[in-house]
Amino acid sequence: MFLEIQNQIRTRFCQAVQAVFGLEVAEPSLGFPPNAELGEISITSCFELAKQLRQAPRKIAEQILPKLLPIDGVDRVAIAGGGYVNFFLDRARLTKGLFRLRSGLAAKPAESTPVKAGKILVEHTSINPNKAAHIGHLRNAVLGDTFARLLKFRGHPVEIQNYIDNTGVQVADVVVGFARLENKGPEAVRSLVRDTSTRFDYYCWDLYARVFQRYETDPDLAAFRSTALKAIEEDKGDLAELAEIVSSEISRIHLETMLRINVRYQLLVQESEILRLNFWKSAFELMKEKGAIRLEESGKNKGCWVMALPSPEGKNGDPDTPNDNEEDVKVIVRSNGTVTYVGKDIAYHLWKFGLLGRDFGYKPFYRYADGQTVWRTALEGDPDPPTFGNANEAFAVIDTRQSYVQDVVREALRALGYTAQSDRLHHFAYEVVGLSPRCAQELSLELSAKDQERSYIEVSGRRGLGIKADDLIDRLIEKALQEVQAREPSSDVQERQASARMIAVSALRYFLVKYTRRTIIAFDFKDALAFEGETGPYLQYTAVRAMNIFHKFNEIHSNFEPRRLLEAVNATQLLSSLTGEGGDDFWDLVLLAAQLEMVVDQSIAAEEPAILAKYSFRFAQAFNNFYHHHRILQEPSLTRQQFLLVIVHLALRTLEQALALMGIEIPARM
RNA sequence: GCGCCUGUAGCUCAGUUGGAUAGAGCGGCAGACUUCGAAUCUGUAGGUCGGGGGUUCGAGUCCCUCCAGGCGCGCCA
Repeated sequence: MFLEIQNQIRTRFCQAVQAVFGLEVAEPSLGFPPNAELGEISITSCFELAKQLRQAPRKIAEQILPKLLPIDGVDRVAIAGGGYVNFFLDRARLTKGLFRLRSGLAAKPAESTPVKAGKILVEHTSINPNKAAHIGHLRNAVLGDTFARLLKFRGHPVEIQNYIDNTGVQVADVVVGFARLENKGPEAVRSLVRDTSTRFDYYCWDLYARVFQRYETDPDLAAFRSTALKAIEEDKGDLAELAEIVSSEISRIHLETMLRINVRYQLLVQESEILRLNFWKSAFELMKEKGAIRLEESGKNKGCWVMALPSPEGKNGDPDTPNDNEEDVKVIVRSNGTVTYVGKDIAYHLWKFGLLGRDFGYKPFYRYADGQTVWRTALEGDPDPPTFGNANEAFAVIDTRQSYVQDVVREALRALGYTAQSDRLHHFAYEVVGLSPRCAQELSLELSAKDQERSYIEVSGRRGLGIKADDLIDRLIEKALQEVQAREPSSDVQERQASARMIAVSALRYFLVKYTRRTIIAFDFKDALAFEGETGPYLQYTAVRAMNIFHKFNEIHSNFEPRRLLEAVNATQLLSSLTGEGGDDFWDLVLLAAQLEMVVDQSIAAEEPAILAKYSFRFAQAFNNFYHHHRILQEPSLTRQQFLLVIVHLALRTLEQALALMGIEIPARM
């Protein structure tokens, strides 16, 4: 709706400038006037054209003006201030069209859905499978999941992957713990997994921290770590078996933790398969063949295969510093012949784009209650799995500290000649979640004087310092349940629990998505447990209010159908309600509702789910304001009431959509 | 040393590719429940947008510089 009008305005403006001045101009960017009295869409290009045309901006606007209309959905156009060109939309028409769109009565306009260029792959979560997930992992998962939902909403085919580093040191550390600190073999650990009285992921959380303490005092144990790592990589013996048990079980638990907050996956890609299916070998051959890497024959990297990185910028003549003799290089293969982490990541990303000429085997790993299967890579897979990979574009949700490594991966693709794919590989970088000093103290952590002055304390799995995801979710549900019980003590237990879960999830997800990616979140229970103000529950409550109006109305008018509301409101009534006394308030709400698709596009383009979150909140505020000013069920005029119900329905459907995009469900009652 | 990021109200943060009067939540103060439930709404106080220069019709936004803070820069993952 809104997008189509914007597109038309842009092209029409170009045509008008061409017709009047014979000038080719780029499509103008559109702005929004500060209030509805000035219109809904503005163009500021006349200011820029002023210099080129040597005329006053306002004069330019005056000449173009007659050529701008008619445009479908635009009522009139006017000049304001020194040369703003402002468009006024046809309120009744837009409202009607939007109502039909949101009610599913009209198909989505073709122009508004982007061309399907191919599959978009979103990799997120990617937690080391050696211990329970913590809040930082939740931020990753929520960002990735929300972003994937945005892409799907705009018509892109999306594949969600979760990378499992099951052969790395982190798993090895826990294996060391079981083998040496606890003298447990595969059988003992298996029975620990089966033991329902202890949480395996929590057990590993503590064990991992204990192992790290021991490393500091016990050099033998530190040496054993390398032994374990080697055994795991080579898939030999009890240690490898232990690693397999640990990583599989922890992966499964992570899936269930994430499922609690409505996050799902399609494929788990394991590092073990990247190693054992010789993915790296293929990538290595490719890189050698294309000259992307070279063997160092001298210097500190002697015997390593390295990749040269383009130096940031040639230094301008400083005679004292020796001129960049040491170029920036990154070791890809160690002198002992083993591949580094980056090398494996390069192989993985080549596969993502279908550039490796190899594929994994796949086996079902997990089944959600609705029957959807999560697949996992395997040496020998099922005969007929779904197709994975072969993406046109890929997003990797990874925290900002790994920016350098991600740059190297992109650079490798470029060095191999895959510049287009390199450009379509996006590092979706976000800042970490730390603990506020107060929160750290609540967890009875000792803080140095310097720590107390900092705005946040870094979490550390090695020290067992952090907040486990499931603990936080449990705490949120508990608090939500208290709130629910305080409000509707009569409703049944199951519904109360279901509501509490939805409310807790929405509080958590909104909390994690409302901050922009580059903001460090200093986690604090007070903020995260808040249900008032700019929070998920506020948004849910808004939707519940709107639904209540229909519930009540339905009690009086038994065969009432919201979708048919518009039939009772004729065009002139619609127009006069939207433009007459107090009409601007309704119109502001409708206009905001019409911008959902535009906001989603902005969110995608900026890779910033917070844009949608902020929009949803603003929209909920606008609706609550409307709600407060109109007693809809008491409205004496029938036609007026019908009109108000049209607005409510429109707003509700828009809000439902926005919340669904953030993975937030709406309880029946609150 | 090199690279990246951040600095906006008491606190936590928004601020669309440079646009019209710099916003929100929390906290403070003052108000609004005869139920479409107040998990709400209204009003109010609070700002040298880190400092300085520049670009232009116009700068919180772009450029330079300085200050303060964070992160990264391994044959670790």
